[in-house]
This record gives sequence, structure tokens and C-alpha cells, in this order.
Amino acid sequence: MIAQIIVDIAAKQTDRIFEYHVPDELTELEVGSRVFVPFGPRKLQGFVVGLTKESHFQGKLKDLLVVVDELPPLTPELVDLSKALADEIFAYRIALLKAMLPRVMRANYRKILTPVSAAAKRLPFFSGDPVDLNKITDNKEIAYIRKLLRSGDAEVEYIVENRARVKTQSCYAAPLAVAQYRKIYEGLRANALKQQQLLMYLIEHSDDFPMLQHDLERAAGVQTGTLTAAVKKGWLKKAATEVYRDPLAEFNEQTSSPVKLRLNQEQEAALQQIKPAIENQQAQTFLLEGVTGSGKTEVYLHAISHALSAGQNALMLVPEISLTPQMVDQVRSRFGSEVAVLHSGLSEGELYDEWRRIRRGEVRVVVGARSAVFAPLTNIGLIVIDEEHEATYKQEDNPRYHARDVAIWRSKYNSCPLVLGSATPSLGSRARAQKGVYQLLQLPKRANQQALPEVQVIDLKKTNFSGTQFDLSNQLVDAIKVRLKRQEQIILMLNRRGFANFMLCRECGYVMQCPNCDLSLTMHKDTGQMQCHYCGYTIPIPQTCPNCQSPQIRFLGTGTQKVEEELQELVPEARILRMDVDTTRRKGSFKKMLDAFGDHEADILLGTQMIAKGLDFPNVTLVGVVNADTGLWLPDYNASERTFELLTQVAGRAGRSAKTGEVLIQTFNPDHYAIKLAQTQDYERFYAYEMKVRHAGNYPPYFYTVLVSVAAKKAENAAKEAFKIKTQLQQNLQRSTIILGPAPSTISRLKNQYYYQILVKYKKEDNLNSLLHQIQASAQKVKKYGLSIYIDNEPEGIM
DNA sequence: GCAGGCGGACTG
DNA sequence: AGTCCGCCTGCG
Repeated sequence: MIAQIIVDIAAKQTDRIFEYHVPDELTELEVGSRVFVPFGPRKLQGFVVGLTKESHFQGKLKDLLVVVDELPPLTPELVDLSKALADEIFAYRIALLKAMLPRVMRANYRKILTPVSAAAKRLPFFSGDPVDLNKITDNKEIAYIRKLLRSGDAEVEYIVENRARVKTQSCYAAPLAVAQYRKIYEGLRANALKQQQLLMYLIEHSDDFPMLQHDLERAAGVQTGTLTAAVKKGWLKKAATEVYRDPLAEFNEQTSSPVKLRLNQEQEAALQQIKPAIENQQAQTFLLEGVTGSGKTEVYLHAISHALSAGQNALMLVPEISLTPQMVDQVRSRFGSEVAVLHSGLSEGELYDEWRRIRRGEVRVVVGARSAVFAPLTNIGLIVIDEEHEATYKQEDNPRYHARDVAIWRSKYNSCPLVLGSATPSLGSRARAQKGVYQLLQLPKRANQQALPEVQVIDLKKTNFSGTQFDLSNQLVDAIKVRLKRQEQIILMLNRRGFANFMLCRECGYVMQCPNCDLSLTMHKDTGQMQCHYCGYTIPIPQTCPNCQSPQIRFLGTGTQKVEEELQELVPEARILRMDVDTTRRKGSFKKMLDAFGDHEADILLGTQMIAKGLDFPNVTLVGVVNADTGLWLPDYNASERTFELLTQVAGRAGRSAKTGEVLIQTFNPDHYAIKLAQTQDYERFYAYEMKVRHAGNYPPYFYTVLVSVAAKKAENAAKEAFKIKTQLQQNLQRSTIILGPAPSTISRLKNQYYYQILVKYKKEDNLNSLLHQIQASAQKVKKYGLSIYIDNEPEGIM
């Protein structure tokens, strides 16, 4: 048998099938298996993407070395998906295959130098042991090693290692019959108390065995020593048994029985549309457009139930689980241990275990963030994407896939419906629903009959500010004080972390910038550092201007830290919880902070956009947006959409219970349509208006887009190559296709690389895909001049 | 992506 | 001749 293998090298030249002969003894090999193969002098990990009887290869095939896992990690569906998707998004197939699997399934490669000759073995260099070559950087040592290799005194050994480890615990079986234990018990010395205790337990609970060590020790009241002795005497048999790491330990164990809320009329109507598609196994996409608080989640849960009772499984995506613990709790309480949860907050081992539960068919519902769209779930009867407009569904580095597109592919493959839910659908999805490609389901009212919160816009050009800084208007601060008096809670959003976002010298005008990027450094008061938010560069906060040594330096712009400090001065009695990347970095801290806020251990939750979504705190009656403009003037075609969506989402956090909610939005652009329409939370009007803007600007969803970026150490090299690519595109594409650029990227330098980009907007281009693949192939050639080319199909942003 | 081979340059 | 470096090729 011949196996078709994709090897673990992400490069254009190796992005193809390599054939290997399968030795007879490797019977467990299947399509989707993870294997180790010889590749030149090396050994590599690879994946089986096909099995054939005959080879097309002229030369002699090598043998496969190892089949790594008992169960092939990739289902046939995922193998197919990797092929289709790789082509569509200009990614290497291996990059996708790796993205589909938990990180621990990425191989470790080692290069070991072993002495061969007796003389070499005695060399002090080895001191008897092989040397790890990956750790050697010293030039002298490298030369020395080369000499040893040439003379044949030493050899390099290439090793592939599987990092995936199954967690085991000691487990004890009772090999003897109860009668025998009784006999032993009677023969024991009178003072062998612990042994008596253990035997009595064995006699009384013989049905419970085998038992985990931990459980047995606790139940029988003995310690490890007694157990070890019992094993020696043959009373017990010890074995290692596989256990799963439990990632849900941090989530509340729900004791409540699965509550199934009654749906209101609108929810029920939506559900009735989805149900037949589940029953008839139709690959139909639904767009569930429901205002914040309209109970979309309840519709998802009912639909999932329905798929389960039809004997099928369900996949549900949420923007980022660490951000939506409340949603996870709900799904868990409804479906219990049939749920697997996949998200970035899990440790590698936990993720591996959750993933294996899915692969082995032990769960029926998978909830996860973006990458969970690749979950090895089979027999899928329903896919749900919550908050489908979220940018996090698009992976912003290679492989640049969009989870929504992958979900559509899987819905077709599995012949199952896909439900996209949002209060503010992405324009593209909403437009497709308009055209009838998706089926539109609407929930225009809040489920609990509560009115949407009142939204007021505060014009920062005209308002008076509290305190010494110009961040918090009197109106906002007054409103905060009112809630504090009433023991109600407040959410404040400021979409910028740190203290101040740049340092300016008043003498010479110097602005402190990142040495690697074209950006100013942000001041972080708590760590005493100036920090680049893109590359992570840090340097201590200067006391004087680094350029002219003047002490007249100012820190301008506002971040969460500064507002926290200011707010504390203005309302000293308020307990403020600051939530941003800096305070939530530790595992589980996000959940902990939200729980604390939910328990009213703080009055004000101040954070970046991470607090805008999905939170449901009944006691929150005021939402304040400190500055609504941060994203508005970004040079992205979807800046208005992002702003509208963010404001609407954050406004939806207010007044979710009986208490009425109020929202205050501070802005310098009170007349901008995104802000005006967010005020009435009128998605439909925003949609209509924004569609006109997109139409006028020839932007999505009227056009498809591809972004080609060229990066180089020198700006002019990047520009030169970008112009070449543009010419190539122009010569091969239709007149109606618009090619913008090349222009320097908005942040023209990042991590010491200059970026130039070309945006292609088109309606129909049959050969664009192959043309871009050619361009990508030629990128290999220019790579030696330090140039790299990135292709992003349907970019979310063009910054 | 990386190793090995090759040719050309350099070395005391 | 021996060594070093950059370039190229091929990996099944």
C-alpha cells in the first residue's frame, strides 16, 4: 500500500503530496493518520491524506516509520477540508492541518550528535553523552562538530518526538474473590489496623473496583503505603489508567437541573424555521438577527436540543470563551457532560483531552472559539455561530481563515443547517440574507419585554469636564454618582489600554516612538514602562526628554489606567475594577473578575472592548463609553460598521433586568451616522445607510476583496516588488476589477519590516485564484532578497 | 525548511 | 589542500 503524505514543512516547494510505502505491519494506518516519515536525512511528522495501491512516483519509495496515534486525529472530512481551504485562502496545507489539531500534536524535532569511534567517546566534549545540536550556537563549537562529522568520529541523529501525553492515574483492581479477602482478613494480626481497614473496604465494596488511587485512599481511609503493601501481597493489582484533565474546574459546577425556558412567540417562530432544516438535513444558512437581550441563546439551545434528539451532534462557536463564561455556563447546565469546551484559556493538556473526547465520540456538543470550527466532531446536525459579526472569527495570521466560511463548508459537507446569530450582523451576512442566500430570522424585541436602554450622546466639543483631565464629562460623572447612591452598577468602556498613549516633549516636540515600529509608545504607569502595543517593546518611563533632556515632557492621550486614576479621585467611594489585557493576562482571571463584579464586589467595571460583549449583569443600569471615536477614523472600509457594532453591543449591557438602563456615549463626532444610529440601536437603518456607502465606495459586500502585502527591511524594496505585482495583476485581470495601491500600510513599519499593500476589488475573476497562487510561488524567489508576500482573502481590516 | 553538494574565494 | 561561504536543489 502507498500512503500520500503532507509533510511538516510549511514552504511552497513542499506543499504537495509525498508518497511512502506502508510496511505490512502498520495495519492501523488510515487516511487522517499522523505519521513519522524519513525525509532526506531527517525524520518528520506528516499526515496521511490518501491511500493508493499504486505509486505515480518514478523513484524508490521509502517506508513509513511510525503511526503515532491509535485513532487517526483527522477525520476524512477534515482532510478534505484542508485541501479545499488551503486553495481558497492561499495557505499551506500543512499549516491548516496543524491548525486543526491541538498544539501538543505538533512534533518536537531534535538533532543529536553521538560519538561513534572509541576515541570520540572519550572526548571531554561529549563527557560520555550525546550532544543536542539545537542548543549549540557557538561558532567554534560548530566548527569542531563539523570536523568530527567529516572524520566519521560522530554522527547526527535526527529525532521526531510526539509531545502529546495522556494523563494517567494509578488505579487499583481487586483480583480476588470476596471470600478470599474475608479469609485473609481473619488471618491478620490484631494490630494491623490499616490492613484490616483496607480489607474490610474490599469486602464491603468489591463491586466498586477498579478504583483510582485518590478515591480509594479517601474512601478506605488508608495511605499509599498500605496500598503498595497490598499490591505486594497480591490483594490489589495496580495499573495506570487514563484520565482526562478537567478544564471546567474553573466553571461553576451547575447543580440545577437542565432548565428549558419557554420561548416567546418570536423565538418560537425562529425555532420553527430551523427545526425542519435539522430534520431534513438541509445545508441551509440562517441569519438570526435579534436585538441585544432578545434571547438568541435560548433559540440556539433549543435548536441544539432538537439536533441531539434527532440523533445528531452540534457545534457552537462563540467569539472567545474566556470572554463569555456566562454562555458556557448555560450550555453546560443544559447539556452537562455531553459538552466539550475548546478555547485558548485551556492548558495544552486540557485542550488535548477535550479534543480527544470529541474525536472519540464521547461528546455530542462542542462549544468553542474560532479554532473549534475544526473540531473533529462527526455526524454534525447543526452548527451555530454566536455573534457572527465578530472580527475574532477571522484569524489574522497564517492560515488566514474565517470560521464562518469554514462553517459554511462543513454545513454543506454534513448537510446540516448553520445558524448565524447577532444583534448587529456583519454587512456581508445581512446582505446575503437580503438576497435570499441566507434565510433571515428576526427577533426585534427583548425577551423580557424590557425596553432597549435610553442612549444619550455627549458632545465632547461642547461639554464641561469633571476633574483636571479632559476625559470624563460632568454628565457622565453625575450619572455614575446617581447609580452609586442607588447601589447599582456601572460599565465603562474605553477602547485603549495603558495610561497615556504618547509622550510629547514640549520643548522640542519629540514623540517617543517604538524603535521597531512606526508607532508611539504607550505609557504604563503601574509597570513604570513605555510599551509598544504591537511588538511588545518596553523601556522605562523617561524623566526627561530623550532627545533634548528637557524636563518639560507630557504624557498625552487617555488609557484605562489614567481613567481609573481620575475616576478614583472624582468618586473616591467607588470600587473600580479595571479590565484590560494587562489585568486579565493570568489564566482564569477574566472569569474571576467577572464573578467578583457579578457579586457586587465592585461598582464600576472599567475596561476595553473585551467588556462590550455578551455580559449579562442585571444590576448594571449605566453604561458609559468614554470615547466612541477611537475606531471611527481608522482607514478601514468597515470602520463605521465596527464602531456601530461596538456601541450597540456595549449599550446592550445596560438594563437587562427590571431596572431601566441608560447609556452615555462621549464623542467628538455626535453627527456621524454610526454614532447617531447606534443611539437608537437601529441596526436596520444602519444597514441600509452603510450599504449605500459601500456601494458608492465599491466596497464589500458589493465587491470581493483580496489584500496582497509585501514586506521588506527597506521600504523601497517592498514598494518596488509591490508595483511589479500590481502590473502583473493589471495585465491579467478584467477592466472592471479595481486594483488599489500599492500604498504603504497604515502602520508602515512593524517589527522593523516595511509594508506595502495592494487591494484587489472584484466581482468575478475566474483566474484570480490561480494568478495569486503564481504570485505566491514567485514570493519564494524574492524571499532571498528579504522580501515576503502575504495574501489575505477577504481581509477584515486593511491596516 | 533544511541539509548536502557544488563552485568559487580565501587562507599562511 | 583545506576551509568557508553562498547558492541551488531536492526531499517520495
